[in-house]
Amino acid sequence: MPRYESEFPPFFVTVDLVILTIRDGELCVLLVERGGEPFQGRLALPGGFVHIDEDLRDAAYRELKEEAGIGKRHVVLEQLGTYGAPHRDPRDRVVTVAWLALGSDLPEPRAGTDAAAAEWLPVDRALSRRTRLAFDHRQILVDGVERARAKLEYTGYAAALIPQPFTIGELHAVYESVWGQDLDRANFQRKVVGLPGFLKDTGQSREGGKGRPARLFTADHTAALAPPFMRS
Amino acid sequence: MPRYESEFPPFFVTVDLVILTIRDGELCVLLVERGGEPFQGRLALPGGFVHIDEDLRDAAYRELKEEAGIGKRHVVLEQLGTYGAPHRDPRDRVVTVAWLALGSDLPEPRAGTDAAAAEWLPVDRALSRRTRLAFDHRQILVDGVERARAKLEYTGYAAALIPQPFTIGELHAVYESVWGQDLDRANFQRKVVGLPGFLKDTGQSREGGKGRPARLFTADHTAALAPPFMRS
DNA sequence: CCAAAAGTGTTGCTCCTACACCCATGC
DNA sequence: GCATGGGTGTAGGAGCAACACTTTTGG
Repeated sequence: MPRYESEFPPFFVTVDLVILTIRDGELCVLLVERGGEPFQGRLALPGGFVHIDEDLRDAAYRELKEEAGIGKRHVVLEQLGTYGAPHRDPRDRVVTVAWLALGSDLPEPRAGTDAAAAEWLPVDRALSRRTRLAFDHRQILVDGVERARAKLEYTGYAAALIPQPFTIGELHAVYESVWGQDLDRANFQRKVVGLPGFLKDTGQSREGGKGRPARLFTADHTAALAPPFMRS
Repeated sequence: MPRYESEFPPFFVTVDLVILTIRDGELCVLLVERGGEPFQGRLALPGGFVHIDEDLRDAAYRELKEEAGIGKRHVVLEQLGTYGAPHRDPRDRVVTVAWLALGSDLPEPRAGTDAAAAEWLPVDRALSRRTRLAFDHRQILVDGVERARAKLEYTGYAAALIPQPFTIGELHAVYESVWGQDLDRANFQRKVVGLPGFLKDTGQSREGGKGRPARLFTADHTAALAPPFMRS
């Protein structure tokens, strides 16, 4: 029998996911339309209740699979923060642990999900005035995007946003999409290949495109980038 | 009546605090001795249950006051992460939101606290093999210290660890204590005064010590440091 | 005077920026 | 050949590490 129950209040604990990927050169987030109250009909981050014997990270992976059809091998997952304002859910006391997931080549939302209506939305649009998200999900999304932007500076996270192997040009496009800013192509090339422990040359090339074939690399997205890339 | 109760399990939610300060030139953390089960007699991070109508940050501030006698104006508080492995508390399902607090001139633990035995322990000692902390608090402490170290690189957090106003020498000592590494005094001086928007010269000097009097500065600990300080 | 701590100068090197330029492919 | 994207060269400058030096106080 729980020892604390008489004395302390029970909470509901959920996980919510900020799932980011690049589609058509734009940074996009997966949103689902809520089928029930509260906030019925509004767009929300995918997520759900944590099970009683489940680790928080496992709950995030489970929701990733259930709501988005994405397996754990296709994303990098990191804890973003926990949101627990007393009335963030108008009906109960719900504390949510938000997670940031970065992936590439993620499936069109549909296969075997609860959420009937799920869609990839460019983050600019998801954060525009006209889009009203459920709960405090706008804030969570803002925090997630900012975290992703910051992490590109000093980790190899960008590599999680494109299928491997990739060309330097593709990696360059990821940085420009996420940061929304132009970066000198030539200097980018030198800098990124010179970073110790980040890229691994496969020896292959991408044939068949326009122009000179590009070398293909794989990358370790857990690598620390030193010195960091700067946005400015 | 809660809508979700029949369907989803209740959790207990706590906050735990990694409170860091500099004492005698060493980075120290506040630990309390547990008075009851579980883990009776072991050292633990201060913390406690979140109230039913309380924001998570407010709960952290309340525990800071109750367990350590520290008011919110004396620290900088930021969310560190949430820990919720199923059996981290052997008796109930408890999810804890950990917070990192940095302060200066913090009181000796005693005044009006529940925790009879609280003490400042150098971080090195708190993380040594011989010290066994309750729950998963060792991991939380490790994460907190690493976060603090990282944040000194690109924010003005160091200023939160010394009383204001302070001299460059004192700030220098903070960096060396937290990073456990020597930094060239002369280069430190130039770099830190040159960072835009970080230090503000008060026009005063610290008299009465040995050697030439040092200028006194105040700082904005929320400042972003660009370019960042590097540890290497 | 000397010791001690604050603060400045200087030098050589590294890295970055802003280009210009060459390379390898498809058509 | 030309267009297109990949990749390298280079000159100038900004910033940094290392260390010598000067300044201002107390005794």
